[in-house]
Amino acid sequence: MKRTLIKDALAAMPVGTELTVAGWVRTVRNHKGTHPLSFVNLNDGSCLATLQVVAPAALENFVSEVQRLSAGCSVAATGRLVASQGKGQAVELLASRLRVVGWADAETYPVQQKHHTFEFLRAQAHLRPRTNTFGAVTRVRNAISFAIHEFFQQRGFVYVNTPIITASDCEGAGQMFRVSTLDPAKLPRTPEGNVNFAEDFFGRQTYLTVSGQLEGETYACALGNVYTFGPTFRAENSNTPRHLAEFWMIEPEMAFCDLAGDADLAEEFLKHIFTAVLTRCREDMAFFAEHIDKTVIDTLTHIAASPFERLSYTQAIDILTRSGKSWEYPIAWGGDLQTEHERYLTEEVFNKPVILTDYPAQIKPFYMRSNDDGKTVAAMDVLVPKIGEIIGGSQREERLDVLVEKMKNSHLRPEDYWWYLDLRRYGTVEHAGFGLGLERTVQFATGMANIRDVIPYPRTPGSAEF
RNA sequence: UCCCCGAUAGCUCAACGGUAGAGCGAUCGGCUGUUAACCGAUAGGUUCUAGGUUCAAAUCCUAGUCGGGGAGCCA
Repeated sequence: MKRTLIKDALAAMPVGTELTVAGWVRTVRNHKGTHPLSFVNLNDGSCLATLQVVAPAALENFVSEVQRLSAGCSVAATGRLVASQGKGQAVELLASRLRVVGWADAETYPVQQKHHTFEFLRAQAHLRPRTNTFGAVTRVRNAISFAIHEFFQQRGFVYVNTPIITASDCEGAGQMFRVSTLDPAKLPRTPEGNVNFAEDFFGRQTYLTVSGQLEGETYACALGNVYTFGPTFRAENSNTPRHLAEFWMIEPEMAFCDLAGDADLAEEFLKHIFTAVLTRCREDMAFFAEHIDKTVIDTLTHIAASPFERLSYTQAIDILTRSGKSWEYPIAWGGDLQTEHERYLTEEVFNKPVILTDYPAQIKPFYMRSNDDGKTVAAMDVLVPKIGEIIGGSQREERLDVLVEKMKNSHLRPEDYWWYLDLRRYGTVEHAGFGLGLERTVQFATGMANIRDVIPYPRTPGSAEF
């Protein structure tokens, strides 16, 4: 079957064109009686809009099939594009043939011709892409993914696939999922009674990666500028609208680059993504602005046009201290900024993305480069309104002796990271990078309130259906 | 993991100690072009689970399960 995408039919085809479209029925309006006629709105996922198929009584299967159609049925319709007699659409398809490809029992099909809550649709995750919202989210997510590759490829960055299974049990970020083929009912034991992981698949303990950064650094220190784009796993028991146990992360890493260059790239990067969404997903973005969050288009436009605010952690503490606001968590130099502090800065003080830099060393991981003041490290967080931290990055510690010292202070064994330290032994260079959460970016771009609704099959504590 | 809130028809909700209701959806019928169509009728519920209080529990109490929001952790 040669089919025309509904997107193309609506955008480019002149009235009179003969074509075939195929998709899933969204709504049906039947007229029975003496002058029967059916209106079938079809969606094929190529765009948000549906194509109205007008089915005249002359169709040979009109009574036997067409008038029995309901939401969810798949059909292929052949006919001529005509100017619509009704309001609500410029053109419609006057069907000369309407083939029912697959029925959907109206009594049991879960996606009704009505509004559903996102909570309900999460339990129908296999069918929710057939709704307006999830179709739009999926197309925007796709556009963002493409824009990410485009941004890096245009700048000569090399796409690197870092391992998903890792043996480093402490990459400095969160709890990890164990990967094992051992039979939990018959665990092999060492003479001391511990589990003998030497008998496991890899001959040692292994986990799902929480970050490709360390491996990314090794390729940056050879290829120059690289980026990763892959799944990431965190076994934290986080139950919030901003956390997933499995999510996608983008991690660029640049050799011969300091923290300022890192921040420059992060800002350019986000602007590229949001500009791409605004120009390439107009229909879907208009939908989000109308039904999900009235401010999304204005917000993205504003971000794409204005420079990000940059200030140090120390300056931020100063602003927060002098704000005169009463905080649930007290402000003190050396402590982590709380959600309320970050939101105040990005939403109320500056009302745009804020890049915070140079955090106290004690609240940041070992690999971040120590500043000359002896108290802070070359870290940066990019904060955006509503979501909070969307990017976290740093300049990496490239001095061997300093790095070894920092590892020891973090109770890490340098010999476990021999290959990471080799980068500093042989031709070390200053380098920097950051991590961007794909789902948080999609959330921010669409205005969707819950991260579980911007990934096809969310994995969260206690939930891995589908 | 902590703190709140919730669970009643397929869906969204009402009933707040006295025999369980609406809208939408579904089914059947009607309607000369509709727009989540409209009009009429019909069907549909061990009120999340297990205990308890009471003459009487959807309603009050206890525990659990699941869901949502906030916090922490972070992307």
